[in-house]
Amino acid sequence: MSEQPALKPRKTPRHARSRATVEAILEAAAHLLQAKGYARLTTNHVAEAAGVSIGSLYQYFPNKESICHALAEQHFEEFTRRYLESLDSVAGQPLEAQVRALVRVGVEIVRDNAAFSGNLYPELGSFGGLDPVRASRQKIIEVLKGAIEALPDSLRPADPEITAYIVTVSCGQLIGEAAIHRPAWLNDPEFENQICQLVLGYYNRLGWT
Amino acid sequence: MSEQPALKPRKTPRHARSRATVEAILEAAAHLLQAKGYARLTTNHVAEAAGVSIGSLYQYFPNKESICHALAEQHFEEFTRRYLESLDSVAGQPLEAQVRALVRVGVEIVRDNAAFSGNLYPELGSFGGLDPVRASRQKIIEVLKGAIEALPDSLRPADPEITAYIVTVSCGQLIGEAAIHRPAWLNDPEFENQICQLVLGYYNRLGWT
Amino acid sequence: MSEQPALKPRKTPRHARSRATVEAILEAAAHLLQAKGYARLTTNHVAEAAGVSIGSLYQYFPNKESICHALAEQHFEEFTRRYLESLDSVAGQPLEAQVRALVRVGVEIVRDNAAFSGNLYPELGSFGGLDPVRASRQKIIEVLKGAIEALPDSLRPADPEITAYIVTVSCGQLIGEAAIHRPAWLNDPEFENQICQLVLGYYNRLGWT
Amino acid sequence: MSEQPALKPRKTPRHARSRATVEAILEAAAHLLQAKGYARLTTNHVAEAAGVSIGSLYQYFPNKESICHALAEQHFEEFTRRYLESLDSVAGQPLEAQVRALVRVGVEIVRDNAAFSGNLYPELGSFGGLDPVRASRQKIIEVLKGAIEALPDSLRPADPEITAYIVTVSCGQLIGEAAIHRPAWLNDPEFENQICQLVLGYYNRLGWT
DNA sequence: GATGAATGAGTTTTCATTCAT
DNA sequence: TATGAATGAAAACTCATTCAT
Repeated sequence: MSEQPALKPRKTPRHARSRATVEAILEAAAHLLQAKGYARLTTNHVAEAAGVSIGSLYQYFPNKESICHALAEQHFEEFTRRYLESLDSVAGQPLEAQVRALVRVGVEIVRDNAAFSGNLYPELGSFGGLDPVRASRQKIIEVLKGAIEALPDSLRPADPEITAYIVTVSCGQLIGEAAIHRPAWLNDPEFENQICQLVLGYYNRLGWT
Repeated sequence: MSEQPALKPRKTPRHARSRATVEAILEAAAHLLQAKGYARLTTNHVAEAAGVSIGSLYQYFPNKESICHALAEQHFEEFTRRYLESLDSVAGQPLEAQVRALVRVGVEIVRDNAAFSGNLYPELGSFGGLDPVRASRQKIIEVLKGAIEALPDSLRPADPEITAYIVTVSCGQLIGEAAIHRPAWLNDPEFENQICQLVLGYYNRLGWT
Repeated sequence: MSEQPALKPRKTPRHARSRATVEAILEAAAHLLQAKGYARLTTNHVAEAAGVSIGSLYQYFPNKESICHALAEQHFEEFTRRYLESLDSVAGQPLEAQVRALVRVGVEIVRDNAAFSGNLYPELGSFGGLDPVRASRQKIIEVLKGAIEALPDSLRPADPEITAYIVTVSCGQLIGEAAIHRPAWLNDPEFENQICQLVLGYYNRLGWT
Repeated sequence: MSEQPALKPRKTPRHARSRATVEAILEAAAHLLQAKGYARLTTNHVAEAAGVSIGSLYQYFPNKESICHALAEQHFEEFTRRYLESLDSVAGQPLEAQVRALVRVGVEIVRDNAAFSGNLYPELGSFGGLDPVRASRQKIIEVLKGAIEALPDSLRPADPEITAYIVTVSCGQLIGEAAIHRPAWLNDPEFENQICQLVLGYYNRLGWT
């Protein structure tokens, strides 16, 4: 019905010089996206802020949307990577310690990218930036689901995917939405604690201890 | 930063014909917003799809944003009204019954507005439309917070607002995101049940029974 | 393989005012096309020369090509109309008189549109303007073919379409190409006469007198 | 009107490798010219399709026009050479045999270059490419004109150039246009025959036998 | 109230061409 | 000689909004 504009980058830079160009474009775009929002963002602004000619920008990105999409992808890939690493590193610890560690990591990642998260998250819908969010969540859900499926029968819930989804989405959104509407809470231990209570209470109901 | 564009409709239609015009515009806008997203939505398209001249559209709405704002407001007022009514109606019932009833209502509301919720929700961020979303959640949070603050000292959590936020946001998002990415789950009793488990587990940790 | 840009006008003007706008655009385009050629023609120039805003231009034409296409269509429709009328009006006259009259009409039409023909014909290939040329020739070929098919067996050539094509294309091109490369010949009776000789000689070979 | 862009190739390639590069560029250009037309042809596309860097392309051609010009020149030089050779070789034969032989050669040349002739020909007008076309026709016209002028008074027509033009242009166009719009006719002996009839009829009117 | 033609500032986008490596 | 990154002037094109009818 409505033709989708391309989201993929046009060509992959080979030389170091061009990689720097792409980097500069993405950084400038991130900055401007926070400052003005997607609607007021223009490719000319981005190019200028990146210290790059408009032509160079269009060598690598077919349009405005694709720049922002690449930005979101970059951000959420980083997010996913850090989160999955943490998941790995807490293996073997007592359940409550695991939960507390992982909630902390989630808060930290968002806090580390506060500028990005706080101002960009509400813009994600405008440029297909939700795909990367979904991809990120999906990866985490898959890993959790795998872990849940490996549990002994007596501890395995009826539908492991639902359980993985519930934990991932609720924690993710509680933190993400706080970044937007309650940024102070990201530094409030009680906020972090209550998220842990939510997860731990759920685990209790599943018989996990 | 720059002057705020008007968000309020220009005039409230009195005659039936006018109300029909406004209705047609809002419906067309909802449809196009789902199909193309806010950025690709144009007032000319909306007018055409509504079978109304562009001039008439501007009789009732001062700008593009206000149309979408009205749309979001309409939707979330309905949503909030239904939810708060349900909150009222379950008062006095046992805790688990309350939780199950309210989760069910949440799922039903979203299911009833599947088209809107599923595709429109992610677009809301693009035009300050989050105000109505936030307003809706905020109202519910306030009511819950009030109820929590009325509890006896022994049952009152450290920060009633955090608790209210946690319950509202996690349930809201679990259902809202399912509407987009797992629509089938909206009819799966196990999905509903697991959300209840999440909330009930949390309440248990707070010492509520 | 390569997406064809739209050639059709966007919307048909309803009011007199807009019909005048479209007319002005076409006139300005014709003028500029002669003066600068298709490659150097820009929509902004056309709009300016037409005394119309660029936005108005894009209300009626989706792109540069479609303007020129409309122009060619207009021109060749006029051409075809005049030619077919003449074909009608010579019916019943002796063969040689018919040939002489029709060649004269062909020369006259081109001469009347000398500015257009001389400068525009070479540009026709650039913007799909050949479609109208072909459509025009095809219509004339069809009419001639019909007349030939109505002849008694003894006079009917093996393939009426080939015969119609040969007469139409050779005369059309002799005149059209002269307009470009030998404009003086359009006023030289001997040129006209030799074209008649070509046709009459051909008719003789077919046994027509 | 404005400064003429250079049309001559920058340097004549000496080494085999260079010649291969030039060849690849011309082939790619021919292909793209057919597929997209002159207006949509870009030097970057040509270079890419030729498997050559854009820098290399500009080593051999000063601009876009020169590529197409070289292309047209190449084609029409070959065309003219073959045709003039044939003209030579039929000298002394009876008139009808000459005509039949020459028409056949014309059809064969076009058929051998069907891809080029059929799709490229109409594009030639766009970039001054008509110069080579015209040059080719002009050369043939000159040769014919010379032969006609050598005729005894009684057989010499009023204006030898008109006669040469009439024969050359009509035959050329009948075959060229068939290549585009009626390709099947290029293999139809009746089509060839009718062209011969046209020419022979004309010759008859001139008193040639 | 309704209409739809007109506007034009502002954006997006292209592509021939250069030039450092 | 070859490469391909970079350039930026110059187009193309959009769309919210106004206003005469």
